[in-house]
Amino acid sequence: MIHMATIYEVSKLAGVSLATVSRVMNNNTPVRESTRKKVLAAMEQLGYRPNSIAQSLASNCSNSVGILVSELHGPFYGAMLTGIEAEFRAAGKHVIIAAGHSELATEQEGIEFLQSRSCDALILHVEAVSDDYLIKLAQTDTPFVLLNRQIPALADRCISLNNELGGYLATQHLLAQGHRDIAYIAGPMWKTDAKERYQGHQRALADYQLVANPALFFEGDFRETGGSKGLSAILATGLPFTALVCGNDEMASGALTAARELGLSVPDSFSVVGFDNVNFAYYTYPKLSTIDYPISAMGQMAARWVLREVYRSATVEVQQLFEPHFIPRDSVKACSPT
Amino acid sequence: MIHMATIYEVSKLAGVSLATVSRVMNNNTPVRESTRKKVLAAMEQLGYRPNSIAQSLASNCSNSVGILVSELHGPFYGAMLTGIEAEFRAAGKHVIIAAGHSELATEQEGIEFLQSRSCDALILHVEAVSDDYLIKLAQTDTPFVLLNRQIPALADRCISLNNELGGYLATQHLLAQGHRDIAYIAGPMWKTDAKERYQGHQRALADYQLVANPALFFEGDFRETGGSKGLSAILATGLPFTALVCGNDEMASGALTAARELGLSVPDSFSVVGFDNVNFAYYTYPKLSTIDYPISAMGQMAARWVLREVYRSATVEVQQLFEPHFIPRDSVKACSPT
DNA sequence: AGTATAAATGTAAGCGCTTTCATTTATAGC
DNA sequence: GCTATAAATGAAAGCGCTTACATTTATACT
Repeated sequence: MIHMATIYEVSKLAGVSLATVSRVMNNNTPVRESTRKKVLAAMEQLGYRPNSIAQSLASNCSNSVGILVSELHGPFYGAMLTGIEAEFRAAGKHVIIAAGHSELATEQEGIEFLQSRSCDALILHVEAVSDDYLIKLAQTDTPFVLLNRQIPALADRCISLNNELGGYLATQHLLAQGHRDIAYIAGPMWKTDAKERYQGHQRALADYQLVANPALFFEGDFRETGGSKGLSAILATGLPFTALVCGNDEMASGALTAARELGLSVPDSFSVVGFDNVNFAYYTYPKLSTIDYPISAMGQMAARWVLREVYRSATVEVQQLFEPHFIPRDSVKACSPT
Repeated sequence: MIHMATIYEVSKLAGVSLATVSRVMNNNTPVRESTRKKVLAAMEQLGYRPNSIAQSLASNCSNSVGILVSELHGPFYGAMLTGIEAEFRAAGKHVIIAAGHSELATEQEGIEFLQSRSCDALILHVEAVSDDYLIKLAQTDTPFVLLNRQIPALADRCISLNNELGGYLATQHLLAQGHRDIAYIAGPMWKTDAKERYQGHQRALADYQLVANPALFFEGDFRETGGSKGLSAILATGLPFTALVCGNDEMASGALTAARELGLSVPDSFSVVGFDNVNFAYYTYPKLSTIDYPISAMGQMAARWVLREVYRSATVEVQQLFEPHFIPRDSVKACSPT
């Protein structure tokens, strides 16, 4: 065990008080230049490294932020963590992670676990805990910001995607390519995401004086099986359609596989658009046209919220609603409007 | 700011000393049952939550572990983090993350950043820093374990995959399916991974008294482009082959795309095997047969190493070399040996 | 009851740093 | 040179907890 120099040793070597060493280190009070140089030289000679735990205790600021996400794997969460970590790293704050697995008990426990570390703030991507729980949490002494969760009572601390616009863009692209009979496989309609994406789909149709045909609608589960079942159900109606919008990429992938198994060729038989631009969307055959979701930027913005609200360091405006954009790939082909 | 009760307030309410409250809290010294009950009741009444920063300073143990990975996104790192976080969460240790981006300066800075947090240990997945740097780091007071890095001088703290066996399994599967002319697209041969995987390939061939044909070998870059260029180069030789092994899934994906663009059908024209089982491998067309890499279990094992070596808490044997296994999907088809 | 020993508890110092208030030093103006 | 003021620095207390050693209490044995 190599001995770590303390602030006391630096002060003795530099011939100044502890307080002056602290002032030099934190650069928060004027120090005469000649004194500063003596202190810095002593620090360098001793290889001094401040004990951040002692700093945290004395200053009542841990310089760390807890992040609770549903999972640590998957393109969504990877991008989120990347955005968050990079922003905090640049600001010298440490990021502590925990996974909530979208389970009520695990999420709550995870929040408490992070609180127990005296994190200065939390960034939460949680699904299972109730709005009430979060409203109560907002009354405790732990500041937090929510990612991809909308709670009106906590509006100033919610950062999310404009799902309605994403649904609109997905369908609008098909309409602009001449498609008029557009089938839709939705996520679970109790989920706000799924509902808003479908609303955007409806709005795009309305722009063309069209109405969604309920027979060309299937409520899926946001999983691959929802996509394959949805496509089978829609095909079973015997109704014509030239394009399919899926509420997320995983269901789109399921639909692609099902189509292939039924001897249907995408986009020749019908075009497909997904949502999320998860990384596998690029590897499907055909490569999937989809809606991109700037999750890394959203994570970054959550970090900025914390830097602004808790650390008072950011001066930049925090954007709370993010806009998706359309990623054209190979799964859409134009057709003549009927 | 809601007032947090301190250990002093608990001791007063319970009518015992600070030390006794600490003993009850840490359960590390016998305390009479009646005293314990008084203390626990006082804690509950006051909603007492220990200040972990103060605990860390007083005990010289931060109960946190730093993780430096190359990236925070991607299936590889997501699985690793998941394995690590779950193990530490169960043990009550906090996980602090940082990304090194495989850049020398960023990796070193990341290590120092984590050290500056007084982490009790580090788990490092680093590529750019030299063996010498890590050997010197091992002489400092920060214990660390390496994931997917082999340094003989630090053998007891390296956890990695048996790449040679993975390469063997990939090729052995094809040989067992009757393939004899097997092309190989390798990763960069200065990388240990790439070299060992190719060695496994050679060993599998040797089992069948075969020798790898250098004309059916291409050194790629572990990226998609390496796969497509590799296939083109191999096809350009005009030599017959019935199967292709790629050193990783991304190159395999590139080869699949290139084959399709050349009007070649996999596995009808030739079979393909990848390596890594990244999540997109399931979404290619055809679904890719590949070598699975138990990265989550490896992360978990790294965590166990830390728990055993630093916290003295794990009694389980730590496994350092992990074995891959073969994942059969749709990209391989049997053929008659020539 | 007395003695020896074990168990339980208390006292005090300290972990390494921050920050408030007191003191000293430097500077400007007359 | 003297005075007033600003700048710089030091002394001391404290952040909330741990733990070693001292002291007290309880238990077992005679």
